[in-house]
Amino acid sequence: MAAKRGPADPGRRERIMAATQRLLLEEGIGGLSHRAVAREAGVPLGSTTYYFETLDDLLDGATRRLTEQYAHWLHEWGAGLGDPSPAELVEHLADLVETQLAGSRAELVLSFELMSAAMRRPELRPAAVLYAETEREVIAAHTDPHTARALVLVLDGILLQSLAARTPPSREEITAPLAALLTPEG
Amino acid sequence: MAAKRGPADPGRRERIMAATQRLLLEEGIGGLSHRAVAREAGVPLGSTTYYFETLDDLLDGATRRLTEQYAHWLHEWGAGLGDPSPAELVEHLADLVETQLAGSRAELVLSFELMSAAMRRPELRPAAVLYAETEREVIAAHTDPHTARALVLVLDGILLQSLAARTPPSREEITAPLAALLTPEG
DNA sequence: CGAATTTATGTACGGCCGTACACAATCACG
DNA sequence: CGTGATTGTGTACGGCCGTACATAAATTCG
Repeated sequence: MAAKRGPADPGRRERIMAATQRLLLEEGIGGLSHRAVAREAGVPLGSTTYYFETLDDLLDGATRRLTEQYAHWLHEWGAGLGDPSPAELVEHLADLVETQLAGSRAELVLSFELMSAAMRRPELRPAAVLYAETEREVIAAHTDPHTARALVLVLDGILLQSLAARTPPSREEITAPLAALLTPEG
Repeated sequence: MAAKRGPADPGRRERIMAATQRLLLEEGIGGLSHRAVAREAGVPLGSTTYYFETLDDLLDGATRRLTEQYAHWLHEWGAGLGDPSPAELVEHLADLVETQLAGSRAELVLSFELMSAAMRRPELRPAAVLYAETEREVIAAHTDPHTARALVLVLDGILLQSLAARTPPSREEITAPLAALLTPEG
């Protein structure tokens, strides 16, 4: 029963998954289709339905991988932070925002797309919630839990509005609300 | 086959618009189609394309109306607030969050859907940005501009995460980050 | 009353979609 | 080699889509 038979092309499945992630980042959830994935992966249409029976399997798998990759990246970012003062943490967080807005725009857009999609599709919730959860963990390593939660809310708000806006925020528009939480006296 | 006809049916256009708004709230942007609108409005398919040449016209019109309605409602909410102390403002804002989460869930979900859609479709930006803009104006009437901006970011973050989460936030989860900005000493 | 014009609609075209499924290719094993 | 079992694919079905457009009804005007 469990005997292994037939030709194994383990790279195939992986290539399809990777193509799905690429497609999601480029076109968003709405751009996902068996046909588009097959085109992007360079495999026949039948392959995508063979390895991933339904389109949701494809979406779930790709979003889980993408969010886990992001979580890993963010943890590493937090680990390289040392032991900053509140004022320094403000600057580090502002750097983070600017870095992401400049270099990870597609990932950010997808994360918010995922959040709003999760509001109508409960099966996407776990992946959507993982973003904020990870941010909270990483920041909580450098401040108290309450402040960490508030900081995450502010960060999400900044990113959300910056992505929807026509122009990127100034440095001061980023640091001011963060400083209001971390260095309220000055 | 058709019954009554005539150029004078001024309600027609309006009924289509209203049906579009209803459909958007119920099904989201992805659920919008000429056919679905026609069904919802009880008009023939040809009518929707006659009054609104393209689907985007329909979407733009409906989102503009919905956001303006929300802006109006929020201004009225702000006007009925009196002159609260910071501690009272925290409670009022928490009430606002709870009210919206309980009674305007569809509107909120759509607003975030609109934000994330605007990240890929610039023509939706004006409507998307109006939400935060209005919140800022209304709150700025009761505190300084910097704090108002930070409060809006926190509010958006709270709503975003609450809608994506499985369970609604506790009162304390709402008030704590607001109080961190408004009453940092206590 | 006709004729021109405006208003409204039914239908059809071409396209993309998810997915089922008959069928081909490949391999394990006797 | 043969013979299943397993893996992989091309194709086709039914459905929903946006939108163009011929045509019908109502109104307007000479």
